[in-house]
Amino acid sequence: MKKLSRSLENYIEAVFIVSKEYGKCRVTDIQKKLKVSKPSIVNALSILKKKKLLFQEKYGLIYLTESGLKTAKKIYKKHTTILKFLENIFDLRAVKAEKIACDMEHIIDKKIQNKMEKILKNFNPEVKKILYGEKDETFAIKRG
Amino acid sequence: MKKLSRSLENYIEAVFIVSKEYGKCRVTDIQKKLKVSKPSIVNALSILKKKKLLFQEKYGLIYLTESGLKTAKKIYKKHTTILKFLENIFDLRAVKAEKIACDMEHIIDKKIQNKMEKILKNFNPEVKKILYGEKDETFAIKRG
DNA sequence: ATTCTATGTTAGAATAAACTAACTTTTATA
DNA sequence: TATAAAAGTTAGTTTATTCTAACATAGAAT
Repeated sequence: MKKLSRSLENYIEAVFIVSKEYGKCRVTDIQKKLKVSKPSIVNALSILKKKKLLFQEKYGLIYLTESGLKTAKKIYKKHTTILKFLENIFDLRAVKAEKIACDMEHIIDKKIQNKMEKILKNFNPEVKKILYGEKDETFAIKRG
Repeated sequence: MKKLSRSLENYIEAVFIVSKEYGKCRVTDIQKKLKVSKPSIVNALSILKKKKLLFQEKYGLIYLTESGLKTAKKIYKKHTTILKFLENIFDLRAVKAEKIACDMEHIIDKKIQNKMEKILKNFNPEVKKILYGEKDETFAIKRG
C-alpha cells in the first residue's frame, strides 16, 4: 500500500485517538481534534474509505478497518515516542511538544523511533546531566 | 515577514548552498541540487523575488539579498545541526540523515536547535554508551 | 556571422488539501 | 408529531506546488 500523505496520516490518527478516548468517532469529534472544516474531513475520509482503511455508517459513526487500525497504531506509537523524547530530552512543554511531534511523526522512520525508545528507556536526570555536559563523566570513562 | 513555506525554504537554502559551493548560482544548478523541473524553480524564484529575498540577472545569475542571506543562513545552520545530530546520536548514514534533515529543518525550532548543539558539543563515544544504557553509570550517580 | 546547444521562461494542466455556502439527514425537544 | 438544532454532505472555489510542452535567449563552436 502506497504511503499516506502527511495530511491523511493526521486524519487516520485522529480517528484512532478519538475512538480510543470516546469509544466512538464522528466527523464532529475529528473537527474538534484537528480544527479543520467538516468538508475537509469528509474529503479525507472518502479517500481513506477508498483505501479500505476505515468505513462509516451512513451519516454516522466512523470505524477503522483492521488494516486502518494497524496503520493508525503505528503512527500513534511513533507520535507518543517523539512526544516523550521532546519533553524529556529537549525539555519541551507538553503543548509545544505535541505540536512538533505532530509534524515530526510523518518524517521520522522506524530506525530513529527505535533509537529514541532505547534512549528513553534508559533516561534519567543523571544521564541528562552527562548528556548536556553538566557533569564530568571522565572518571566514568577511566573506570568504564 | 511571514514564515516561508517548506518548499520555499528549500529553494532559498539551495540558492545559498549552491552559491557557497560554486561561487555563483543559476537555475540549472538548483535543478541539479533539488531534482525538480525548471519551471518549478522559476516559479519559486519569482515568489522569493517578490519577497525581496533574492534577485536575478535577466536569464542569468541568482543572488540572495541581505535579508535573503540572513534567512538562508538560519535554515542552513539548522540543517547542519540536525544532520550532525542524526548522524552522531542516531547513527544515521550520511545520505539518509541528509534526507531526513531536509524535512526536519522546517519543523524544528530555535530552542530545539540550541539543545541539539549543546548535546553535540559534549558528545563522545562514552556519553553515547551511557545514553544508550550500554554502560552502567550508577556509580557515577553515587559519586556525582 | 550563423547555427547549435545550454539555459531560462511562459502557458497551461494536474494534484492535494484546504475553505465557504448551501443543502440533506438525523436527533432532540417542545 | 412537528419543528428546531446538530451533524453530515455536496458543490464549487482557492491556494500551493508540481509538471510537460512549447518557446525565447545567450553563449559557444564552426
